[in-house]
Amino acid sequence: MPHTHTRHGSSGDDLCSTDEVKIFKDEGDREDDKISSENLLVEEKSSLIDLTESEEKSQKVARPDHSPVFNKLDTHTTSFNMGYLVSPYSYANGAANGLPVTMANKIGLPPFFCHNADPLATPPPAHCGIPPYQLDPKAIGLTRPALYPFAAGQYAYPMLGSEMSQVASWHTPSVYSASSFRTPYPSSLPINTTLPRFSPSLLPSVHATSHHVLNSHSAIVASSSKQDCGSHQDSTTNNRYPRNLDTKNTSSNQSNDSSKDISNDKKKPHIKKPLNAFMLYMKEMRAKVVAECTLKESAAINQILGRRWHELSREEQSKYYEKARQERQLHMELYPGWSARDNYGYVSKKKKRKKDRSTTDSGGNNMKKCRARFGLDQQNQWCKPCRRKKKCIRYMEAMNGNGGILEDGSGMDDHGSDDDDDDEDDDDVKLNGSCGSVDADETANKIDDDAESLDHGSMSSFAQSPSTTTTSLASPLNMINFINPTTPNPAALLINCSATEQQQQQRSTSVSTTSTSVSASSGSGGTTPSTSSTVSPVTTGMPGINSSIPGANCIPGASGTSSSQTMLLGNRFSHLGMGLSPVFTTTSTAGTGLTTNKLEPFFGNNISLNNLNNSQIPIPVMPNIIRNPIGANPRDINNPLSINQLTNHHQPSSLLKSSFSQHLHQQQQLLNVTHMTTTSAVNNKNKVVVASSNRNDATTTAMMSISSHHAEKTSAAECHSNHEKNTDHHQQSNASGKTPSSAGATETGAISVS
DNA sequence: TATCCTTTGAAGGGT
DNA sequence: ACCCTTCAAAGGATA
Repeated sequence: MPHTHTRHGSSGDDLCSTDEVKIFKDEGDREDDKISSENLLVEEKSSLIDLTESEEKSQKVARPDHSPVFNKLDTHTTSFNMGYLVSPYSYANGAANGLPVTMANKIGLPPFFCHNADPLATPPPAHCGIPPYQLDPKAIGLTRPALYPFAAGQYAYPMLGSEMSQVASWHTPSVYSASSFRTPYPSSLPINTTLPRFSPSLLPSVHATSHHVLNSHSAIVASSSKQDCGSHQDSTTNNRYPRNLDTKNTSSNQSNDSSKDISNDKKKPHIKKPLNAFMLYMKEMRAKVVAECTLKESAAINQILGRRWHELSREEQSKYYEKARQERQLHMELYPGWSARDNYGYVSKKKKRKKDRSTTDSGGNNMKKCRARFGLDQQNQWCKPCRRKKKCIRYMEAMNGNGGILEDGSGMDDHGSDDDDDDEDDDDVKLNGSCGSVDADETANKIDDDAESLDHGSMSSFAQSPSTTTTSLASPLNMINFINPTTPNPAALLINCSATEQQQQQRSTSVSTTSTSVSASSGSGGTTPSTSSTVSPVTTGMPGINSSIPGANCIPGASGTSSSQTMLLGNRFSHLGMGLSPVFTTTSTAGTGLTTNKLEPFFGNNISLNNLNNSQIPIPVMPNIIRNPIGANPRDINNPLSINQLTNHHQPSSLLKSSFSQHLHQQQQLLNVTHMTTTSAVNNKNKVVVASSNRNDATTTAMMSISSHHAEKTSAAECHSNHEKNTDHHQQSNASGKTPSSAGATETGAISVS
């Protein structure tokens, strides 16, 4: 029960620090209509606040300009003795007026900052802003109810249903309102689940001191919430306090607790980023999706949500954008000095990544091609191949030396393309190395020059590159961009590549024409699962296109694949269901040399069979269609565990099955042709490796859910089927209409695939 | 226990 | 201006 008035006062003091003042000034600058209107109310109460303020001044000289709150706090000393144990809300109430005048006036606090004790009149305070308590969102859910037992009872908010919350939030300009964070989920749902960022218990604390509110601000989290949860102070002691610590506020704790100061130093306050529109949407809709689907895996849910997000009307989205805007504004007001950059590296993994990256960088210039290393003005320093615009030997060596992502010698890119060999290229190289070795450089280049077969190899090695950056490419949209030739994206290279490949394929219907891509197949075959597992099919550009993507094998648990690989693949493939092209996968079994091809068609709005079929690509006789054993492929209509059964989605099974299987067949044909090279390797082995992991099943289920819809839609549109469309069909039109560019991308993608 | 996965959007830094 | 990276939420899966 460490919290004494003094501490509160100090905190509050901090709260009302000049920083806050600055905030308000800023606020005034970017004043909101809403806020301005509310200022009137605030002003009405300013007199009271002023009074308290003066009182406080008399008591605490150290606090020049604020915090009547503290004074109030003092008045509630008794309750405070119990500290937050009993209820912070008593404190909150006492502090109702606590908001510093300056703050109140400038921030344009809503009416609920008044002393009004009316529960309904006391809106969620989160934005009443103040220095951050470091709250662990997860911890909050667990501890707060206990800590503030009567909060809910005292204030109706927590008890309010969604409607009521909305009503009550009428005066709440902030997105941190209860309505924003609590009501999104069905009222029946546990509040905790809905309030990671905004504790229900905090809502009642409308009257809480500003710092209280702030502390309770969901954006504030212990510096290392996950790690430190257990180490946090006793929950009864309002653990938020110690963590509150904006560096600016450190002085506030000076009072007695050097140890705490130390801990504060250690635990830097972590102010979370404000949620963006999509995040808000996700928060709100997640529960619904979870309820609708059997899925619980967030990754899968998020995929669905992402899709739904795009299917939302503009108006619907604008609602969330507005919320997000408000949240950002509020966040800005609360933490003027905060920068998203501050959170960089907050997560240890991030640090790890940075470390890895720095390590890679340390390899530094060596990782660059001569052109990048020495520049155009020092071409004499370039290695011979570079001078000839061929693959950089040095780069390759560096790559190999790094343990590289190009161990198979596929790291060299330079498809002999017209693309300049610049830094960008270097990145491309990582992603898109050709399959050639240094020695084979010339040969490879001949091929390149000759057939412009930007190589299957490059595709394959691209896929094999574990260093591939997955972040921005993970999104289906990114994928769209990725495959969109008009998009200035490294992916364009792949597109060209695949397009060229396609042309080549077309020029020669013979499977043997793909001989130029032997390296690709060899690469895939020679790549260990572990290597490929680190590669996202998405990152590889068009996962579905690249038959030689070892990691693209979405057969979960395929023999020779590690569990991690399975996981990765499963997850990664799951996003193929978001509108990516079918995936033709190749599995290489380490040690056995066994390679298995497998078709993994995923259909989406953007890249659909429709487009694929529209691509005027001759559909030769399908060579070998390796079929999954029943049960292995959820999409297999013969699979008792098909998506139709694994999900709650209502599938027009007849339509879906017929059209889907039809498309599947066609797709298989296309893909088999396209990836004949890889296939050939598979055929040689003539084996099928299939397995499944629970995880992948789950993910796959999600994919299936999505894919099935897409397939269904696609087939319906394409065949002009008279079948009654699923109620979800309208979404497709919306989505497609909203992403006009995707159409092109889709086509491109389709072309790439074929 | 920590990290991954997955989504979109915002923000900041670098080029 | 554009690109890239990171982080925000979520929770099961995985190492």
